Amino acid sequence: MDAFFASVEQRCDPALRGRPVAVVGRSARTVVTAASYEAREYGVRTGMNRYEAACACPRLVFVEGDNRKYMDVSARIIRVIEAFSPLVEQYSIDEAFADVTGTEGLFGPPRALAASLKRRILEETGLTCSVGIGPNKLIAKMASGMEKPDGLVVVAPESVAALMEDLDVGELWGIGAATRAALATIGENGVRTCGELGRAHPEVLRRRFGAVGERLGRMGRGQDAAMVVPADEQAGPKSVGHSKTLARDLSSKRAVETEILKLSEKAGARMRRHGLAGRTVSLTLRYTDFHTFSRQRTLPAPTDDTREIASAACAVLGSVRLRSAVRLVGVTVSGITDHARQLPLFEHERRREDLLRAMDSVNGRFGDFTLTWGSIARSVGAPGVIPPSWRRSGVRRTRA
DNA sequence: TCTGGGGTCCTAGGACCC
DNA sequence: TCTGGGGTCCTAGGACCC
Repeated sequence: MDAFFASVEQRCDPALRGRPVAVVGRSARTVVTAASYEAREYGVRTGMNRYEAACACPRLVFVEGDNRKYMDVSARIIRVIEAFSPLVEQYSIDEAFADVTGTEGLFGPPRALAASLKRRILEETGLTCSVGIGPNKLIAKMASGMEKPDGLVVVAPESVAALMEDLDVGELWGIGAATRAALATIGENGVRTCGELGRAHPEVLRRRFGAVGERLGRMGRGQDAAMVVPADEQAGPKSVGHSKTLARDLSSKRAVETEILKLSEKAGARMRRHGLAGRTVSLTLRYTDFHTFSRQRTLPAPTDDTREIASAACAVLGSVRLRSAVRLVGVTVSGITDHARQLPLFEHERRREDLLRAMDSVNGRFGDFTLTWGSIARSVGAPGVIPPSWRRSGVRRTRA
């Protein structure tokens, strides 16, 4: 989609159309999560803080984002795409891949299919999107970005080589600033274009970049063997976590512990809702100077219990000497296992599960933190999450 | 009135085991 | 009389994506 959150807001509120709009979060320390094309003309970009964005564009209109709204629109768009192919992989809240191999009899050649798809999405949502068509996901993804907004680019297999030849390696999906800089130091002149990358010696790339290096050369040649994997064939999540940049930095461990309990409850509740449990609890801290680090602890058995998660994270906190005030706290549970959790054996375990179930049920009906732990009751505030909730069920399903 | 929040995959070193 | 070789699990950190 084009400037997705901002476009949704402009669609909902005609007064915003034609004006520079930045979608932001609720807290004071928020950043721009989407900028309308009018705002981009002034240099407003995703990731800027409010102050930077306002400096770039004094007339900028800030709109508080509404994740639920974006997820609803996203789900409607995916349903439209699924009418064109059974093989649709939602990649993010506003992107999807569709394998349209063999649909020509129904929808005509790819360009015609893409035109129909764009029209249907516009009818359904009032929003424009940009479609890229290529022989694989890598090329299709790049093609989709070449004519934004409202683009439609078809890259035929025979034109891939010419397209890649002078393209900056940084344009490739999967090559970021670090890899781009490292590539520039290879050989005498450095590797800067996809053409050069495609001709680089595979062994040099492998030695320098390891597993990634084994794919780099093929990426430079525009080759990609990845399949389009629909949601019902995808593996379940490997970690579930929450983090929070605090309204103001905290210096005391007691105050950080309160945040840990809140984050643990959010992570635990989400895991319980989806029948997940994990063994490794990690605590992430970010200091005032932005130095960020994490420490983790692996438990004997998987858990989805708020208190077990929180006590593990607090134990980790206990082993850290705080070097300065803390601006961000994060709690993540990983090591998530597929098999169902062991049934409670003892009476106290049953009672604990009953309690959590009752709390989840109340909170599911009346909102997060309606019923919660006394130690965090006075300091709630729990906006909904985006990823991976754009997966319609909140997590990916596995085919049984 | 300085810089969000959700993830994935990979690496390297150490502990531990046979 | 000083150092093999296979493996797994755990931890911390980095790169990358939207």
